[in-house]
Amino acid sequence: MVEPNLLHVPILEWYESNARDLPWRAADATPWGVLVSEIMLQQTPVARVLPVWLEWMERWPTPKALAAEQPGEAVRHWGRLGYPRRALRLHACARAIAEEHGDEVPSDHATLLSLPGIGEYTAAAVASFAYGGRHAVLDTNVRRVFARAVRGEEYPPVATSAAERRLAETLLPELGAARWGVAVMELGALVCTARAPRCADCPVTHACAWRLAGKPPHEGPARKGQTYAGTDRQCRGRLLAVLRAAHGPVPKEALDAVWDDAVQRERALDGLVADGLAEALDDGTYRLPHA
DNA sequence: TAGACGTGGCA
DNA sequence: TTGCCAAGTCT
Repeated sequence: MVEPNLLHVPILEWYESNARDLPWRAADATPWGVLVSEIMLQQTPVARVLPVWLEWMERWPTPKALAAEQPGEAVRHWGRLGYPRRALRLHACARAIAEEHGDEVPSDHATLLSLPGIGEYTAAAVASFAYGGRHAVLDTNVRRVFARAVRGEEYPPVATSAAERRLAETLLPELGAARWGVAVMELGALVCTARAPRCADCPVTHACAWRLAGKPPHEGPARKGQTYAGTDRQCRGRLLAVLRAAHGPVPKEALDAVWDDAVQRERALDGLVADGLAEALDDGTYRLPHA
């Protein structure tokens, strides 16, 4: 086990002078702003989130403001961030917060976890970053930093393990846990990256088990890559882009035009409807969801 | 628990 | 050019 202070002090000092100036980290950022950023950042790079977050917060500065909209408007303004079900869940989240929590984002981890679209990571992140709570924030960056620095391996396991959770709990400081969490995340995002880590710029390179072991490459089967071209996911994306661009019901022909394979297209469209991302009207047209 | 779920930038 | 990867969640 690495001596905790061998990591804490250097990483916190590094964060002090290297943290990015992100709007959801600003002193005037609200818990709602933090929550919105966390949902948008799931599997999505900061650079792509920034403009959408800024526009979103201007348009819907409170949960109640978003809750007053149709869910389809959330999907429309989600733009091309990807995984549009997140927009739907964020909208449902806003309605739950507005109606059941007095328009205040909950600060309690378990309550956050019960909201749509909020899982273990996001609940910990919001409780920690928005309210200063003491929670282990285990995202892909943190898991990679710990895998390398402590376990001496290039990558963490595919699924988050109990051992990882124990380690994160062990390293969690009594005071300043929130800052520690965001600092480790930032280190993973900027220095201890998945490909081509910048070990020369790393504040804990002297203590890193992976570097000291000679940076052995990941063993075992290659991590499964995501194919995209020709998949239902791509087809769904094309169909939804048509619905987002239109400001009223869309005739079926407009959807047929963006994907050749009719069998796959119908399956994808049915899937969008089943997921609540699209609505089929009685006259055979389609639109973003109203509810 | 493995697989589905978007999108685009970078090496 | 192709494949990897990005602050995960849900079923």
